[in-house]
Amino acid sequence: MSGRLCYFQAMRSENSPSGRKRASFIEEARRAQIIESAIDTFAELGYANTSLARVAERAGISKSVISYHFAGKTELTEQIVEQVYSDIAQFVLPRTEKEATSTRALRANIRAVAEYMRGHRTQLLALGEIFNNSRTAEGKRRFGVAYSEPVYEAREALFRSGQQAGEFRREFDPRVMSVAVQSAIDGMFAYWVTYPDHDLEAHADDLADLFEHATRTGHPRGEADR
Amino acid sequence: MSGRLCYFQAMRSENSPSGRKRASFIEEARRAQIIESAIDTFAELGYANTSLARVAERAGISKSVISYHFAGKTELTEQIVEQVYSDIAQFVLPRTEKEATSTRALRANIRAVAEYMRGHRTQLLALGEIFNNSRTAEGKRRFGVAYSEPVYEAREALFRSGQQAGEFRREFDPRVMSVAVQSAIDGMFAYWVTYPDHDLEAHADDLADLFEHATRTGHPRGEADR
Amino acid sequence: MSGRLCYFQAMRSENSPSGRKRASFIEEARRAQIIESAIDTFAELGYANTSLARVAERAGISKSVISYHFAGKTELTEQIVEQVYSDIAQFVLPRTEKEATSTRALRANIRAVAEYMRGHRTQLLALGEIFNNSRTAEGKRRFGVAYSEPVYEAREALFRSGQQAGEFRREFDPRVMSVAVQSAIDGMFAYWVTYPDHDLEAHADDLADLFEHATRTGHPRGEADR
Amino acid sequence: MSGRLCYFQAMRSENSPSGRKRASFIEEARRAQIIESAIDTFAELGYANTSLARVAERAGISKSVISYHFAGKTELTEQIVEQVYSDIAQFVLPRTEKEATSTRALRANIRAVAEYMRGHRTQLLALGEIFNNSRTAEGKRRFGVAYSEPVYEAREALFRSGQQAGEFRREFDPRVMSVAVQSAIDGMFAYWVTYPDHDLEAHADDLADLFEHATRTGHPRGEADR
DNA sequence: TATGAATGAGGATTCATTCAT
DNA sequence: CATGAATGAATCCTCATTCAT
Repeated sequence: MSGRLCYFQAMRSENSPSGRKRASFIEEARRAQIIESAIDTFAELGYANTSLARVAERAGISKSVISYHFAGKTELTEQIVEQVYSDIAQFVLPRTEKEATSTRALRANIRAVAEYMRGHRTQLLALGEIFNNSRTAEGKRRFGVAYSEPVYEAREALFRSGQQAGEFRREFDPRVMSVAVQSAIDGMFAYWVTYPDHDLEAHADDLADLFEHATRTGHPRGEADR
Repeated sequence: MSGRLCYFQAMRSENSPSGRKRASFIEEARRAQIIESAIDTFAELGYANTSLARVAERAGISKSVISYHFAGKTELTEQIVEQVYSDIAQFVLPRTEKEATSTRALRANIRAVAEYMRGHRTQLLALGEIFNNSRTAEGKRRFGVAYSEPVYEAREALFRSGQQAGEFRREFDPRVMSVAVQSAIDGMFAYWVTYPDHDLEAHADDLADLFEHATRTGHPRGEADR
Repeated sequence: MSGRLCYFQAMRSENSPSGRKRASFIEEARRAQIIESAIDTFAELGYANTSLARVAERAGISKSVISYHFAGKTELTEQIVEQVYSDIAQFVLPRTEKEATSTRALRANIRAVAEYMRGHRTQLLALGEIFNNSRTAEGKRRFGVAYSEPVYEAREALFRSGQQAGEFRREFDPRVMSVAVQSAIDGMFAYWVTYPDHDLEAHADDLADLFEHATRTGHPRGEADR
Repeated sequence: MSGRLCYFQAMRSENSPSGRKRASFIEEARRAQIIESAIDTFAELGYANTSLARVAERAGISKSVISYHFAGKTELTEQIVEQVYSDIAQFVLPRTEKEATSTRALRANIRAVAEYMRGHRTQLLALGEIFNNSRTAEGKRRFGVAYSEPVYEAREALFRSGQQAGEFRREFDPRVMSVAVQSAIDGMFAYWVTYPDHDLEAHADDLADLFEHATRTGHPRGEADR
């Protein structure tokens, strides 16, 4: 997930066909098959070892079928990102937004993401590979800042409103806290991937506690020291 | 830094020549030059776009010089990891260990890492690229669990002793907290890389506060709810 | 135009349907549309960069429409040549043949071609691309000698009759002069294509003068020298 | 030769190594071998059918040897152009410049080119293929105007000085005459390529006569008519 | 008539590595 | 110690063509 998971933003485009022309049933099926195959390959072999040839091989189709359905490797990866994004957003957002307080929303959000992870390990692994590695010809990251900002801003808003409501202490920077939450979630995922028997749910709850303690009003002893 | 930053472990090997035969002065100079050039290339272009040809070009030497001094791309990356590791450990560990309480040690640790980051951005970027991408021929991660465990164990020990000393609340899983800290640090680095004007020191202090609140004894209101 | 422009020969086939079976209206419309699109593509992108895909794209139709209406790329290019040829002949021949003397006929011919050029730049560019580049599978030129000879023969006849009539000096080889005229016309076209503001009409008149001087009776001073 | 043969300009760079770093003997030998093989392939199969694979095959070497010695297909073609140019210039220029009068210089020039042709058919065929077809990624001709102008200018100067000296009639546009001469030479080459038994020397002499008549002072009968 | 889908062959290029010098 | 030369495998991509619908 790579610290740049942006399910908030993705919400917007989930229902629009994003500029693509109407596609036939068989077209969509093939595209889905290829995307799935690509996701599996990215997840298993890593970005650098994922070639279109290997994706085709896994899908049991000819290399050029991919070229026929996608303009190139770039479009394929973009489609993967788009799809995974809207998928996450559709799952996480409703579960987050129904909560009344900021504290509860934060906990619900962390839990929802963890729940999603369990069912979409491969998808998220692939997304991470793409985010970390996809670059333009000039060497710049293809999925850069633009993809991170909306998530940070959404969480920032959550923390800010919690601070204004008096739920959260005012000393922390909402942006920093936002980055920390995202990082902790990413870290949880990476840890679970490494140790598949790890209890994801318990981890998520611990994380929720952690950030509840970290954000709630009250002064830690150490704060005066520095 | 990729969530698998293992400066604790590296400590062990920092003084031992790690199995390499004694090398001449010129040999070492060349190796250092190549490693530096490779680090720069990994950091700037990313793992997939870093070829030995590009490393050689940047170093102003012939491709085969690299082949002469390193068994292959694999050995080169291993050497980079080894070097960066011992470098980090040498900086961070003393600053962490001199603290008396667990709370202070945690804060010192976070601060030390942040301080190190500022002076070694490129190094750490390269390390991250390698960790995230270097794979064996079969597709398995080359720098996997073995490299992460020691860090987690070291931090776990820190939290456990803090809990036993009554400094930290007992409800959290030391391993989870350990993973969270590491993730937050990694996230801080990634954020700073994206926004170079970001105040790293302030971020580190916020992080220290965050985990102080998260670990100190005391019950958040929400904890009863779940 | 490529030095092999054969409007004389084409005359013959302009009214015969050249072996094609009677086609429906819609069939002819499609073929015309595709040919036009192909001409534009050849002219703009050059032979090597003109693929059926690009032609189809420009025409706003599917690739396979082309395959349906033409046996292959080869037939398409042949059709283009055939069409452009009969088009040129229809324009140039009447304007040439109505002249009484060889001298006037030559001038009229050059002028007519230049006039045609102005209105059919793209057509002629495409023709040149095809002539210069279309080859059989074995690498032989597809539009070779057979397409050049009739032009040379026609012009040769013009020069020969001029010589017999005493209009032209007898020292030059009619075939060489014929080739030179064709080359000069081709060169005029190429020059105008490069410099679109070039005065085509003035160029044509200069060319007519040039060949009038070159062919009329009388001995240049230098001729004795060699 | 494609109407863009620029041996005048090439003169300038014939002795300078044109920015390439000093190359070893074996390097130069390989490059020469590859260039020769490429020239043969271009000449025989045409531009579109000349792939690096075929060039390598003809040279009896591996494809990647070409990639090793040349940055790409583009550099290879550029090197061919550069070499053929300087070769032509070295042959034609001295033979042209030693003549005292413009009339004689023109004749000498035409003869020299024809003489060169006989010994370098393949070279010139390849050059023509490249000139007519090599394009940039955007579809623009790679060897465009810049390569034609110097030739035209040089010949233009010759005609102009002949006009000022009273050798040539003043009515013709030196630029048009210059283009015509170049076209006639190109046409002669193309004709000879098609009919290898054609008498090149006689053709050249006829051409020299032709342009002597065309340029010398005196008024053709027809000129008043238009 | 028309076309969406598929495909194998071939295109240029990059790569890590080997080897002789 | 250094490197120029070479190479085969693998990269993505484009192509003309075929076929079932």
